[in-house]
Amino acid sequence: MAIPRLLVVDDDAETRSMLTQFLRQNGFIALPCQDEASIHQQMSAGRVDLILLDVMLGDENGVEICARLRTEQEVPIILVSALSADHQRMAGYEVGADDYIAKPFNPDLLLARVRAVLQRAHRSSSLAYRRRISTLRFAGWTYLGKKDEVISPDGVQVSLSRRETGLLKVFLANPHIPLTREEIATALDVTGEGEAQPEASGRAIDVLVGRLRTKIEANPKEPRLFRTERGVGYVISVDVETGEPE
Amino acid sequence: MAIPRLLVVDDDAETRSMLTQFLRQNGFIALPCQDEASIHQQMSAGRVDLILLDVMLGDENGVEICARLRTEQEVPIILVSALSADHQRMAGYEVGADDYIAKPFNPDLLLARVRAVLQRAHRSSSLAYRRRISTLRFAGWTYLGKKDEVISPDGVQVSLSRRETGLLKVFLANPHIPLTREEIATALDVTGEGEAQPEASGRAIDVLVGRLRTKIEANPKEPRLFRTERGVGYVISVDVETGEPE
DNA sequence: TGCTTGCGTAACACCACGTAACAGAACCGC
DNA sequence: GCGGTTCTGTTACGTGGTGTTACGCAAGCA
Repeated sequence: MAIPRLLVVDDDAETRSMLTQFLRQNGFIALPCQDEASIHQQMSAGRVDLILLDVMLGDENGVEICARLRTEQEVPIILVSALSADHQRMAGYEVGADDYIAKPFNPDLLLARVRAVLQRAHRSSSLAYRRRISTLRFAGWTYLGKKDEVISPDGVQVSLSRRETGLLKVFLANPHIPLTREEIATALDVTGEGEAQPEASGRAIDVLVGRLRTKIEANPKEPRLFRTERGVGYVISVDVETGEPE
Repeated sequence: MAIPRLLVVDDDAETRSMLTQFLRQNGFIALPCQDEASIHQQMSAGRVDLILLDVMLGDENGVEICARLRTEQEVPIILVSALSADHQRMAGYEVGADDYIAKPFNPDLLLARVRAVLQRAHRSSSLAYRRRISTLRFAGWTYLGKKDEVISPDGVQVSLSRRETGLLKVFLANPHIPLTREEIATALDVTGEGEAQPEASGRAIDVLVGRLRTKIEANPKEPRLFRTERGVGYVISVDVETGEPE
């Protein structure tokens, strides 16, 4: 499972950036949206795993948007609202929201619900979800989600450990974006692809990257896929779809 | 503890079969019923763990049925209705429904509630759960409750020990849910399928899982049914009814 | 050129898990 | 009760994955 990508839909700029930042600090990829149009734009631009949808969107209505989205897509939705009255709550469920949370909310509660919904979605729609992930191609490599194995451009099968798989997914979910070691570590933990704590002390990530390189870089001494950004961290530096070097 | 058996009570044949199928796909045993008479019939024929009861049942009234059932039996009930008005909701709770869900509902939400109610019921009354199971099917295997024997997909009969049987039941009752060793141990003791204490010290569960694997995994070295969650415990990871790998 | 800082990685240590082997308990037919 | 069989927890060892440490090298800078 790659890093979950969330849309944060709110018409209030301040709330939006606050939420986005908070989610990012907790290992998610959070993309701000301000209206229904931008939701559709984001969803056609890339994968979206969960939508945090404000009920009061200026003159738009979150519940209606939710209902419309649900008729088209299977993406999980959490409705966010200042109105916690029961009829509102029920209205949320009826249109197919996966959960409903009232503002102001406890940050931990929000995180817990986001994770719960993601997990449920991951489990139940394994079909739709897995299909997307089950095979993935990058730079001539093929990643088989099922058994944590990748196939090299020349057809050799390489099996990755869990942590290595997790790292690969983190990179693939963030093409061209330099990631610090800390970001990588928390992402690995959030997505549950490994069980270690983000101990900022050691050089675990360095070693991990090294191991991944030895497994899937043609020439590990001269890495082309996983590049080092000196003083920053690491980047995956090919176009994930086509494999073109950038 | 076995696979939960649910009654799906709805007068609309289409809804009934849709719901039944969905629940079966998610690891439950779902039995369709169309009226109060068939409820009683099913309940006298075998164990019933939960009733999903439609509020509008033609000329019968789900709420009244719920109230009647509650005076006789302890079986948990979830009321299902297209009417989400608050007073209806309350009417449901007052007659002792364990939960209330409005149509059309989110499938995941339904599953979550069903599991929650089952878990609550399981905790509070272990008695009702002690009854025996006759036959059970999972992933092509058939489990014969009587003699603690299972029959493999290719017809070979394998006999399980008591402890192994208990473990199998624990797994079957918790599809897709990772169980810690401690949870497994206490579950084994609660269900009386074994008499040992949950000594957290040893590695009894590991060995037990290993033994079950050698008996009913096609390839015990690469377990597909009983997967290890490193640092957590074990999960049964196939769709219990159909045997589809997840 | 020499110093400093950051990175790569080999070697090591540790931990979780799988499992073979063993020993005691329970069971069973006599 | 008795001898054998089966069941089951414990122990011990092997294996693989992962973080840590230490050392050497490369990059950047004065």
